Amino acid sequence: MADAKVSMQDIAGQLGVSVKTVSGALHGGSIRMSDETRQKIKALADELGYVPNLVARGMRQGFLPILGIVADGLITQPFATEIMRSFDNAARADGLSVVVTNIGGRTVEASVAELQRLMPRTIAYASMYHQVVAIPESLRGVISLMINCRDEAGLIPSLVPAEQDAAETIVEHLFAHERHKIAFLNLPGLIAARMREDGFRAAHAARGIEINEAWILPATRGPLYADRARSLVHEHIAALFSGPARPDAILCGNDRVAMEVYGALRRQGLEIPEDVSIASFDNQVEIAARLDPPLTTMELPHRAIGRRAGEILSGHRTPVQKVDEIPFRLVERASV
Amino acid sequence: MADAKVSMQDIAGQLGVSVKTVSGALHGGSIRMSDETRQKIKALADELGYVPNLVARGMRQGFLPILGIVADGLITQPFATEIMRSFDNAARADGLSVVVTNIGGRTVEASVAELQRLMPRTIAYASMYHQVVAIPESLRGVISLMINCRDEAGLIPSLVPAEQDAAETIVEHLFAHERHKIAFLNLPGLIAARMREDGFRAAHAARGIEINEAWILPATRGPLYADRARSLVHEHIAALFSGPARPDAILCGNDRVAMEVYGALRRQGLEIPEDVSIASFDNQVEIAARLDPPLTTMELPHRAIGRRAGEILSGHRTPVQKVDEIPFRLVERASV
DNA sequence: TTGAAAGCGCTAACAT
DNA sequence: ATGTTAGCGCTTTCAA
Repeated sequence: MADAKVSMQDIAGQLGVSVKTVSGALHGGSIRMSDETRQKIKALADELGYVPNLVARGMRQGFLPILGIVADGLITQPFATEIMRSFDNAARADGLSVVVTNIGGRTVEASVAELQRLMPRTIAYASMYHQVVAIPESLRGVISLMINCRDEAGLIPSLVPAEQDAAETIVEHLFAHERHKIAFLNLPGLIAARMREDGFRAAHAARGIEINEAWILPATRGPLYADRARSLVHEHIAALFSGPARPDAILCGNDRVAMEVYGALRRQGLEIPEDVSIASFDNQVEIAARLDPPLTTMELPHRAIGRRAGEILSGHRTPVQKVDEIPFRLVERASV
Repeated sequence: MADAKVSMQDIAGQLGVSVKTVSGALHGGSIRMSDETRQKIKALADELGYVPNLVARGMRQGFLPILGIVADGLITQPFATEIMRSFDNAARADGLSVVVTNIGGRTVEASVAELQRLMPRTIAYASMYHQVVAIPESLRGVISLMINCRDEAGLIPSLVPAEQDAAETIVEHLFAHERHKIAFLNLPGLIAARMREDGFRAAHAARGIEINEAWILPATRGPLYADRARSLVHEHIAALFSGPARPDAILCGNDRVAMEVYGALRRQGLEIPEDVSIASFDNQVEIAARLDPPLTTMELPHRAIGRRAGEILSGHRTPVQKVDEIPFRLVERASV
């Protein structure tokens, strides 16, 4: 490999051909020319360690090999990095770089405008948690994919976790373990929470099992689930196990809630899973695998979402539906 | 704001001046010209919503307003995203975009080469945990900063957490709470672990307190701390509290270890902090704040490292030392 | 103080 | 089948 500064001019000069011929030769088979010339050019390009200048090409074509992501990180949901990691992998497989910009305090428009200055091929919107986002009309044609969220107008293709489906699955799993009296410490206010509640109800209905409405409870106070939100876990657990009708399973809104439930149950002198089964959503491995006993949970499909998004934006895959629901995976551990 | 497609040509044309004049006028005060012309040009540029084409400028200047990061994500340490988040903020304040590429299975050289194709202003190496990295000689002049790690040769400016200092601080904190018999469930094999052990010893030496060597123990089996590593917490705790000489405090290698220690102590019927104080490193808020009782821990300076790195690479700050140690912060909760 | 023109490396339309 | 040429939008000499 020689200097990193070899241009088409150099190759053309050494070979006594024109730049255009070099361009054509290196550009796949679409341009017709003699095989001999093509081989000669390719060989020299290889030898010289020619690397096309992406910026020059970008200026000519009007875009750079970049996928732009507008990320909204309102909530610190670090494990959503899985989305970005697998997205990045998929993109790189196509020679595309990923540029992420956090919205921070700005508007979506401002963030997109900033991104556009680098002339990305496409721009997608990614959210750290499943939500519905209002995308200004002016950006309809600009943002081509919603990752882990949906746009309010429902016009942009979206990739979201199959929340309702996941809830049905985990409830059925509990049923299969002879747990029929399930309390649900849901996350308040989130769209995921509403969809999971639907699934929770659907699974019960499908088996003709009655729900104790008083057992569907918010895990924290306030409209949103945030790190600062005050937890209601301890009081709920105390209440749930104070009367004669006690649940035999607790479904938790996420692994962190489950972690608190573990603590609260211990205080009540209850054993997991002998007295009460625990199940949850997320599979935040740090927590779920290290709890005692390890936690059975529905793994959020972050990796699948990221990979899929990468494939779509690279042009390898067309979004099939406006809203594509990606399934969770049941991770069975010892808490059920 | 008009179309996003206003070029200097347009402005020059409408004003009857040359492109060069426009360029000069918009380019700060360095080029001398009549104030009148300058104002006129600036006004029209504003009115037309002129935005310089970064790619064209980049081609001319040889680099784009991009900071490249080669990230090594060997271990899934999601909360290290704090580094990237604050780095990104600092960079954006200067109109710089951040392009991250994960090394993945590739070599550092390959990753850097890929990054260079986008002509970034500078390239830095970032690690998800504090480690020493062997940087090939050919990249000495290319990688200008090591973030959360050091290069083996010690030639590249580095930003790392002040591990030893942190250990001294937390041990002194325990001393201040009349805890003098401290066991240390350290992370095995990491450079951070060695430095913390040094700090642990130094703090004891400074107060003339003797260390029980048998109480410095690895939290997991194997050379590295990884998610899969088998935990030794339960057996260590059982052993520590089986004899007559019992510790009155346990310092944990990180919050996850602490989480397991909580569980193990509960099994022994011990109360935190009445019987044993617990302290740790990380401040992984998800865990530390939600444990019962909430965990006192030394917060890794990820945010500060990211901000500082951003400032350095933006050119606002020169690294003062080859290895810059950024201090932790003591987060006092209820476990001590 | 301003204008004209060259050129960064590449691609695409037009010629040969 | 290959060469010539004209830009993409900007910065930067060199002239005027």
